[in-house]
Formats: sequence, C-alpha cells, structure tokens
Amino acid sequence: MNTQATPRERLLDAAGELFYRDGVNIGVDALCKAAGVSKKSMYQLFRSKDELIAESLASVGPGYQHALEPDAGDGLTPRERILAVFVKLDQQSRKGDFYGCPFVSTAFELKNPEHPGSVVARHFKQRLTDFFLGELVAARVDDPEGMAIQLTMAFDGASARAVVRAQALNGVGIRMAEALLDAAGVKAPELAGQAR
Amino acid sequence: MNTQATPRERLLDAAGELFYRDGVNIGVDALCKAAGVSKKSMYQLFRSKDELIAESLASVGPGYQHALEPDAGDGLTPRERILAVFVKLDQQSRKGDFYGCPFVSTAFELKNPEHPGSVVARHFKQRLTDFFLGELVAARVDDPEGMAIQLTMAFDGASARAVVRAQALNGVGIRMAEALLDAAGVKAPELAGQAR
DNA sequence: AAGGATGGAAACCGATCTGTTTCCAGACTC
DNA sequence: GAGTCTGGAAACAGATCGGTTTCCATCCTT
Repeated sequence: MNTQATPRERLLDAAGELFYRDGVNIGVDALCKAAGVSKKSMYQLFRSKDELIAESLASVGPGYQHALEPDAGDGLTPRERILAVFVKLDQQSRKGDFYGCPFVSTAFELKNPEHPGSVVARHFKQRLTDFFLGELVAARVDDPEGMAIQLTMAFDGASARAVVRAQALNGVGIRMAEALLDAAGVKAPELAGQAR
Repeated sequence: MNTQATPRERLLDAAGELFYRDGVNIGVDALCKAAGVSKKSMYQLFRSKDELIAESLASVGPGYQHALEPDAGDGLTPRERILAVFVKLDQQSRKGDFYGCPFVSTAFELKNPEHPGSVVARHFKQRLTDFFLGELVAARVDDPEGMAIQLTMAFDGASARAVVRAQALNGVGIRMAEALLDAAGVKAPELAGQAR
C-alpha cells in the first residue's frame, strides 16, 4: 500500500478495486484492511459504506473513461475512434480479472436505481454515449443519437457476454460495432469530412 | 403461499423471485420465510445455498425462455420471430420489477464463473443464441453463428441499458435488432420488401 | 389405535455484517 | 515541553450470515 497517499486516496483505490473484483457486498473490515486504514478513519471520511461505493465509483470513472476513449486530435477518423473503444474492451476481456463494465456491474448488484452508486453508474454510462455521439455527429450520420445508444448497448452486451462466458471476446464486439457503423454509413476515412 | 405445492417447489419459486429481485446475497432465513419452509427442510432438499441458487435459476430458465421465444410453427418469418424476442424484452423493461436478464444478473453478481449458478446462466444464454441461430439458418444469412452472437449481445446490451437507466427501453433494443437484421439481409423470405 | 415419516418453529453455533467507541502512538504547533 | 491533532488497533454493539440441531405437531399407513 502506498503510504504517501492520504487515507482517503488509499481507501478510494482499494474500494475501486475490491468492489469491482469481489462485488459491493464485500465487508468494510476487509476493505479497510486492504487500504491500511482504520474503520474509524473510514467513517470519518465517508458517511456510510453506500457513500464510499458511490465515491469510489466516481473516482475510478474518469480513469476508466480515459482508458477506453482515444484522445481528441490524434488524427483518427470518427470510425476509428469509435472502434478503438471496442478494441480496448476486447483487450480487457482477455485478462483474467475482467468482470465487465464496472458501472453496469455495480448497477446490477445494487438493484436500487436510487442508490448513490447507481446514480454515478448512470452518469458515466451516459458519458460513453456522449463520446459516441460526438464522433457520430462528426461523421455526419443520419441519426447520431440513436446510433450512439446502439453502440453503448453493443458495448455493454459484449461486456456481458465476456462475463457470462468467462472468455475473451475474440473480436465479436468489434465486429458488431463494425456492422452497426457500416449500416449507418460510417465508412471511408477520407469521405467522411471530420473537420474540427 | 401455495400449500398445495411441495416444499421444494415453494422454495424454488421463492428463490427464483427473491434472488432475482434482491440479489443472490439475500439470506436463507428470509428466503425460507418467504417460501413458508423451514431451514431444516431447505438443507435437506439442497446441499447448500449455492446449490439452491443454481437449481432455482435452472427452474426459472425454461419459463423465461418460453416467455421470450415464440412457438415454432406459428407462421411467422424468422425475422419476425427474432424481433419478437426484442419486443418481449421491451415489454419487460416497462414493468417496475425489471432487473435485467436473470442469467446475466446472476453471473455479474456471482463473479466466480465456476459457481454452479454461473454454469446454469451460461447454459441458458447459449440457448438464446441457439434460438437465434436456428432462425438465421432458416433465413439463410451468410454468417448465422456470428449474427446469433451479435443478436445475443444486442439483447443483453439492451437489458443492461434498462437496468442502468432504470427506464423502459422504448424501442431502442428493437431498432438495434432491426439494424443488425437489415445489415445481414434478413427480410421476410416469402414476402418481398416489407417497410417498417 | 399405534408407529413412522414429514416438515415447521426456533434455539443454537461461530463467523461476519455495518457502524461506534475507546485508547494510544506519533507528528504538529506554540 | 505542553497541548493539539491525525489516525491506526481493537473492543464493542446488535443484527444477520450460512448451516445444524432439537423438539413437536401433523399427517399417512396399517
């Protein structure tokens, strides 16, 4: 454990990993032990375990997003930038510690849509949809909103498949995204004028 | 509670509902109370809670499948029979007690792919894929296996969207399936051009 | 009417749950 | 050096966890 980091940072890091790997039903004792933080400190920093669930999810959100979405202005076409997300998902599914999209996983586990963690999950799923939307607008497709939703569902469906089968996706998610992009006419790099 | 049913049936019924609604972490005390069965009887009928999870999932599987997939020989085209699954999912997502596909939900919660419940979940997801496959073969598409996988992912992605957003799908899953079927050239075989 | 099997109610076990509290070691300021 | 603050270790609380056991009422069979 990193003793340089503050107790709060250590707690958020450990929570982000353990809630994802073991589920949100992991005990506070195990969590604090992994973080090297006392329960007293934890309950001084967070009102409840539920709040820690939400805040840890919010803290891993930007990093997860950055790991999936290519940087702006990298010279890629919208199609390539969209497909890059599915390539990253494919790579993640090959690793042994893949338990699906952490937001979807948490939402499924919490059941209650009003739980603060569910609210955070909803927020970050919307941001992925918004990323797709921006690319689709740049690609000038007919129905960018509808396509962005479909790509998000393709992402979560592929993620769910990897979880249920406990296997790597081996490109099936990428091919699904390609099929949807083909159908929407998001094709040749040069033809789709992506001015910025 | 139905006193006609055997303790085993009452347990499987209650487990199928409560594990889905509250998650697999619900206690066996609450479960037995809901089923009107003593813990003693429960542990005589099932070796462990984990076994009850698996068996209750296996017991709801056929019913869930039958609720989604149209009967054979109903005069519908393969395309209509495939879309009927997504229409049913859309209808389910409108109800307040929708927590996603029970197999996907259980697999996400259990995390461990070797858990007997995960094995059952995998089995029934494969049966949905097999249903799609049969229809796609009948429709003579180019890559029926790949398309069946894509439709299954579309199903689970749509289901995940309804869970994360805690909202009805309002047709977005149906439209995604239509887009995939259109791209694969699955029209009504006997009836030419069918507009939507 | 007697005997055996079924199965519910509830006590019990040790472990773990979320959350609170006490105590004390170390680092800081003044 | 005295006082203050942070934060870890650990006991504690009451509830619940999965699982076992005892006891007893109700059946069915004969």
